[in-house]
Amino acid sequence: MANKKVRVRFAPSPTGDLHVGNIRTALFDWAYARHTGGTFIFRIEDTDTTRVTDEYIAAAIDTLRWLGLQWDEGPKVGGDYGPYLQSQRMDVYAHWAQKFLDQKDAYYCYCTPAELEARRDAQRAANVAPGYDGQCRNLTAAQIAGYKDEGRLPVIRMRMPDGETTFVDQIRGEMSFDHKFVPDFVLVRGDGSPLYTLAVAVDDILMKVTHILRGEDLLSSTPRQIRVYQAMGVALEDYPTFAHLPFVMGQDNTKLSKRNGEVSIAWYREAGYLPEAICNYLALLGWSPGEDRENITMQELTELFTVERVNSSPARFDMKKLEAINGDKIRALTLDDFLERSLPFLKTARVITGSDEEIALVKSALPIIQERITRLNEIPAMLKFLFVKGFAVEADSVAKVSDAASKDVLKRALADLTPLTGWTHTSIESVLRASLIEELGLKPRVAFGSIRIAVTGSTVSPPLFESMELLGKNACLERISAALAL
RNA sequence: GGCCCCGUCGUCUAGCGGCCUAGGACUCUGGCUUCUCAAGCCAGCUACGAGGGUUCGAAUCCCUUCGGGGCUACCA
Repeated sequence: MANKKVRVRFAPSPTGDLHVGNIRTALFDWAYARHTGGTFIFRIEDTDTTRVTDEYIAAAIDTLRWLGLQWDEGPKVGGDYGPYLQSQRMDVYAHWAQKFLDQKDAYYCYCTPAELEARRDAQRAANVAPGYDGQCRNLTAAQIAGYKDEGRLPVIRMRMPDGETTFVDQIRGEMSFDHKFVPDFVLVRGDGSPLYTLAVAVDDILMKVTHILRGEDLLSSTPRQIRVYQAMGVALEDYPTFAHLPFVMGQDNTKLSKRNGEVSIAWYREAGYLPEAICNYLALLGWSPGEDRENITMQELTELFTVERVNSSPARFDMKKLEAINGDKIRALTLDDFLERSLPFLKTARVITGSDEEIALVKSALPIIQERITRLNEIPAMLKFLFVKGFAVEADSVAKVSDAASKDVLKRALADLTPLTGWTHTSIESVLRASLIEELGLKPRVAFGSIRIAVTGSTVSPPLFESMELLGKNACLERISAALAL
């Protein structure tokens, strides 16, 4: 395995939107492939047709693309080892299942789910490790004929020989499982469809996967995959290398799930998180670049990522830290990039329709809000005052501009601003400072606070003078006059 | 229940026998700055789960214990 080109795969079962845990795995798979100059394979594990849907598959493809985790082989891009949807590889699995049957590595099992359940209950009651008891391992022709007459549909079950399976996990070291606790497992359902246990192992071998980085929930199923490799006649040196990644857990220490915080990546996308921020944060969950580094680019991630630096202990997902990183990434954006990413949010919120004039104004306004937001979806609320048609002061703030002191400020501002010719934030500021602060002796926060509410409609806004410049003289004076009438 | 994995500040982590009176980041608290809000800067709080060993010396190695998690499907 040492000299082979690295081939890693991300193989989700799209039974829902890809979530945080899935993506962390995909990210590590991708980073490892890129780091080693290997191939990143994307495979869809849709053998459970009752749970996987086309919509989820399409969403998974979309999500991976959005995150920038481009795959070298897989859906949409093809490759030499396809198809990459397991539902299109049924003949492959049927072929191997039959071969295992012929080799006596596997056998037909006629036990019904109800019977198995009953026996497992009995095992549990007797304090014996529950698992298949091998009842159908050596059926006689007469017994088989009897079952067939009953119309029972057999599953194909893999025979686990006595002994143990040992393998080296790249993250956890040497792992050993006694087969006493790895019962014979089902490869093919009664209806003839393959299970994950068969498909995953067959595909990893056929697709020449060299490294399997996946969640630790699959750790204890590894002996079963290795059993399939053996039955396929794969040489020991051709087995993939395993690395079981630690879990990403929710706040309350349980595995991250729908009921436990936001897990769907689609949600983060709509909330205005940058893909590179999500990747950066997720990379820090179970891995560390060391040297007290945290804020890294995708490029740096591929350069620095090694499995040796992956942790073995689970990590809690922390939204606060994701937000902090997201804010950092937003502040690091170039103006053009920031603009491009902002537009969809402004359009969705109906703040702008997308005209050239609007876009130009947005572009000139973005610099003053860039360091004030932590998510892109905060942009519409911050820039709304520049575009809104029927402007009105927020209900909560009306009282704060309608008192006598505020009226005085507004009157004075209106009078001094009206003759102003060069409408720039510096000229506006010097006029206002001269009249309100120096002449009237008002506190800046008091004086400017009133104008802020009158002009932007809120007590919180981007810097006032820049905002006024962007809004334009006419609109500013109109709004100040309107506030005077409140 | 059985098998397996994991255990450093609230959280993510650095640490791989002496550099650790344990470092960084997020959060939180206080301060500076200040036209609001942010951003930025400074300061502070807080951790090696417990108990035994091994060693001149342990967060680092071993054992036990406790705690958390996973698996135990004709899910993946």
